[in-house]
Amino acid sequence: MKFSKKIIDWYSVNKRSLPWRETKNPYYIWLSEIILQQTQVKQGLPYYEAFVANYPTIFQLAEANESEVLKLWQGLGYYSRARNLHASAKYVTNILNGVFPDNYKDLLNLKGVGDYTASAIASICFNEATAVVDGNVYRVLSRYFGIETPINSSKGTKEFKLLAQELIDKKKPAEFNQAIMEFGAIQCKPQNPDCHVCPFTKGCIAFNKNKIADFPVKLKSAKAKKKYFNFVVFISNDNKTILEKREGKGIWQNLYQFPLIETNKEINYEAFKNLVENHKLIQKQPFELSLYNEEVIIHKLSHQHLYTKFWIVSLESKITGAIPIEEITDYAVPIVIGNFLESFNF
DNA sequence: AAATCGGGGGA
DNA sequence: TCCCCAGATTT
Repeated sequence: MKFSKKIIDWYSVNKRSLPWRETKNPYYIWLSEIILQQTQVKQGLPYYEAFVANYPTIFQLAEANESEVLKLWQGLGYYSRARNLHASAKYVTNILNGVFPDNYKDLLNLKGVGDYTASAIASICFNEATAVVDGNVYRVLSRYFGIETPINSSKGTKEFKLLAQELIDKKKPAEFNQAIMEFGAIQCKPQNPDCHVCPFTKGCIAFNKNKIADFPVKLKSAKAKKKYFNFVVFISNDNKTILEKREGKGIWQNLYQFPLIETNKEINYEAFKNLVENHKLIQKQPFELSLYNEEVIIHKLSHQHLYTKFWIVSLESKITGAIPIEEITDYAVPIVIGNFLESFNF
């Protein structure tokens, strides 16, 4: 039996029931695909429900403010996805007159839509036979065909896309693409795949060489760098605080944070007190300094480990430009700050 | 080609 | 600890 038929048969029996499988509306499929980039279904599901509820159509998403979209995205990470989602909604609404792109090539013009997402939308919504290659597909194909080319090399990218494109059922591209991803997600898993009930073991090179755990091959990535973040939580005598918008390049772009003082190593109470005395919002007026977390919080991102301290600075005066404490929850903040807000008693 | 961009969860 | 997740974009 052909690979494509076998995987589609498996899918018809084993597929999970998921909300985005009940529609072919390109807006909903696009939304789900962006949310699910580098994100497990379990983590992305509540966000999908929230976005559909808040923005039932792409026009409503286009009319929203970016700050509102980021607030809804808060906690999901990779925030450029949210910014690009919003920008593309405006693009489709205002430039394309509300007509969603209906083919692979045009879909690539949407910000945040690359080869994978364009292939997914084109196949699922418009029956275009273009193969998806996500983390699941890399794993399934590398194991079954015993391919040792690193999946995160440019050679690997081309090789796996070409192979997937040869395998795809050109009459059922939507089913094939979703089938191979679902198979990778719930059966041909990274750890402890369910080979004992797998219909592909007879032809699976990795299985027959007893080398399942050796696939896929991947180049090592650089180790995370350590950074030392000191958030300054001002509290004025009228119960207000300072939040700043993160501008520029790095992480958490356009999200809000307490004023940040980054140091090149962990800093103790006395040293930080000297530092903060010169802060523009202090100006030598009396203040009380306390450290919220005696144990440094290590917030781990893919490429950075943030050694984080929250310093509470209480003032006996008002602060210009400050916001009332109770309004903080209106702002999109990184989850490390969101966690602080939930546990700190202002 | 390599680095960057989050956060959660599993072993 | 390290690795992975319905990847895309920038450097």
